[in-house]
Amino acid sequence: MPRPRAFDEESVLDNAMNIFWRKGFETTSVQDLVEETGLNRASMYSSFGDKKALFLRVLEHYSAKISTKRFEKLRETADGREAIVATFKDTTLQCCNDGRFKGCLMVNSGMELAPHDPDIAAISHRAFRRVEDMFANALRRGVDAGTISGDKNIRALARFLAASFQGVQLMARRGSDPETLQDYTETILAALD
Amino acid sequence: MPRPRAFDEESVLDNAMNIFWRKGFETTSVQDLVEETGLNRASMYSSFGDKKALFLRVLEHYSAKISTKRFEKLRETADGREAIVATFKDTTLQCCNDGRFKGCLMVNSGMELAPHDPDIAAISHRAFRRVEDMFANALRRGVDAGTISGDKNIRALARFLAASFQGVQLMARRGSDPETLQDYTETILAALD
DNA sequence: CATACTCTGGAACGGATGTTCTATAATACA
DNA sequence: TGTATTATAGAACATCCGTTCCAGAGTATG
Repeated sequence: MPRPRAFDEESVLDNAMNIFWRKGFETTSVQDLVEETGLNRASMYSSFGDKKALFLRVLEHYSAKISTKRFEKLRETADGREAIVATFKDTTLQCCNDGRFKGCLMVNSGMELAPHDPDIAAISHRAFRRVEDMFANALRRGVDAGTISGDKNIRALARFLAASFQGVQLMARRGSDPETLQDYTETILAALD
Repeated sequence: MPRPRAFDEESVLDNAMNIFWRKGFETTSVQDLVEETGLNRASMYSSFGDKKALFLRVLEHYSAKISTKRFEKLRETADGREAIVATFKDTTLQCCNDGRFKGCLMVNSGMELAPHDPDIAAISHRAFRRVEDMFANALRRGVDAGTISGDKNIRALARFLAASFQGVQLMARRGSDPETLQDYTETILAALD
């Protein structure tokens, strides 16, 4: 019976994600969202709730679409060491070529909101933990394959890699020059030796 | 002739710094600043210009007061290796005990504003470079003292340390748990071996 | 074709934003 | 002591914020 929606939820989330990613939560106005998504104010509120609810949906969307893809090789490359190296190199290269200083939406949001917003703090914490676990798995695969020394503290090294991965994206958002980023990444990866 | 000021500029900057540090630039309102500093609106505008001008003064103040102190040991401890280790351990401990997730004002501001504000991007970039240079100096002292191996790439290692130092403060602001932070710091410092 | 229902466009809401203005208070020098 | 000069207090400004409301558009079913 009802009038069908004139918008595609996926593409609305894509567009909303891009503004939030570029500008951050507070600086992005509902007006910005309306203009960028093409969606009407009323439709936005009836379909997604308020601004924060939309933002939470965007974070899920980011995890599912961007983050999942960014860690694809980390999860799937058979040799753990190769998986880790490729993940860092790909992201570093991507950050350099981006040129728009977006960094990582999850990192940005954690920095901006976690101190004041327990919901975001929890999401951000879980996201970090997921990444940490992915690195830990890759490290174990590396140890099994013999490309990573067996006497490493896997958990500590995984935490280091996860934190350093965030560090790379912090540097990218701040607009770091490529040489600095490359020096940084190479030294991070030296921890695998 | 004129009526003397009823406020102390130093303490106004201290208070303003603390709000900006906690809340970030955009989220801090002029009302917040008026309440926290005790300074009148008109006095604020006549003495410091607008909100952004005050923020720039606060960043200088932060560099001179907080940042300088934070890197005191890094600059002054004779043995470079000891200087670096102490700097990381002190800051990590301080971050854990803070409990208010403030992180580093310079890092926070760079993340929030650098992509959209060239002034902040430049300030943030210079600040990073200064830290990088301090680490490089410490590394050279360590090499001279024989506590750091001579075949290291000093510049790359300094960049790694400076970036990782930011990483620690990123983690702190996000509210990372102490064990993760400690694992992270210890693995960073292993790069000195 | 009529009805029921949801979506859409845009105006409207109260409140908060950064900034400026005006009137008054307070001092140092003539 | 009177005057010049600046600081202060607080009202006032236009603008933007997130959110809500209402009138009308559009379609699947009866």
